[in-house]
Amino acid sequence: MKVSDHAEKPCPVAKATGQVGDTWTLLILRNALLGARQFDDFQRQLGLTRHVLAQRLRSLVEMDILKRVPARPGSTRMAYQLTSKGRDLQPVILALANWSNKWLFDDQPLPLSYHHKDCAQATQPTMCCSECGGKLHAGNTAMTMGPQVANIVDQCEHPQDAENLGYPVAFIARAK
Amino acid sequence: MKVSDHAEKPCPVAKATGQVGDTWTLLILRNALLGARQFDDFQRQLGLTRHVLAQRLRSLVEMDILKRVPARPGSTRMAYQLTSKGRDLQPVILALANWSNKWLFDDQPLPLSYHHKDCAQATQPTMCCSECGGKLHAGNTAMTMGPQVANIVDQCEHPQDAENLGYPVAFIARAK
DNA sequence: CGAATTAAGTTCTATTTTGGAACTATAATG
DNA sequence: CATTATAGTTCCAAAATAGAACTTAATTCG
Repeated sequence: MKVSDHAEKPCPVAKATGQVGDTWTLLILRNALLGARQFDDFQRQLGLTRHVLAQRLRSLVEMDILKRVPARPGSTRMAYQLTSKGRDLQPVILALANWSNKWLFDDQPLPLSYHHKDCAQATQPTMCCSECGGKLHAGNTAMTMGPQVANIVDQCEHPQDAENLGYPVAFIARAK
Repeated sequence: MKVSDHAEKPCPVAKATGQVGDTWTLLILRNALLGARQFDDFQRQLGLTRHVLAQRLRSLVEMDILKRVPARPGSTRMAYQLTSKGRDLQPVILALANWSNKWLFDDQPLPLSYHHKDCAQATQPTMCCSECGGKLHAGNTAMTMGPQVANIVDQCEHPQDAENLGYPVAFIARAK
């Protein structure tokens, strides 16, 4: 099975990795969030081959994560602009950066960190519950399966048959 | 330049993508977070080739994201267990899933969603400031560069020379 | 106990994807 | 008007992935 086949599975993570889950794409998005706009900006900064860059930008535009617009009004030179959908990926980059700062630098000083403009402090981005505001972590957050996934699971004689969903279902509860 | 060269750049995102930023790795971690433990579990669920799986698991163990332990006490059959460093990647998966649920399913019912055990409600994981608790988004969150990156930037005659950092520095402020 | 099955990889080849470099065509600049 | 910038495309060699078969040892089950 190809990794791209997972984009068709009934799982938000699989679908998301199908769109943005490769390394170049994440780095392209990082640079877009930091202000990169034109083809050659991305190319010089990332040093990836123009061929692969063109391919990635094309698919990001197709997925409506970037928009291809004139670099300046009336020009035919192009710029790539994040859409709302694209800007909404910032938390993914934030989560990666935060994990990295916590675990990958040992005692070294951090090259980059985050700053919250509203409170003017250095911040460590933390996942919180939209409903109660409490902190989320692996211990207090569970996935729940919707009705159609529950149906698929119910129709399997052997629990293993449900594995063509791509993920283990044994510990996933049903949403009410 | 190879994508793996970015892991050496002074950027947390680049370093993180070097460790976990490819699609199979993210899917492996998703399944580990959902309870997958043994080699053949991952292989059957994900359908990736055993060769690639072995390679990815090996490097996840090397990076101390997974730990290779006996599947049951005294056995030589192996299981892969998330370490604290590994469990701490849950927010990354959470962020991807949340973005996906918001943008990739249009009006379709969601196959999987998140539930916060502490408040017993369906939740949309949201990035918040560790200091003031306010919501973080692309508009109110900035990266700041530490002293060593600032030095590199200062020593460049032309702003473009700083681009071998891998990312654009024009809009990044200095940390105080 | 012994045969069949499970588990955790490794090895092989064909196909696909990258990386590196050069090339093209048009647009902007001095 | 000549030079340089921009946004790609094209070509080839090198690397990674997909698919299948193979190995070796450990469990399970009759």
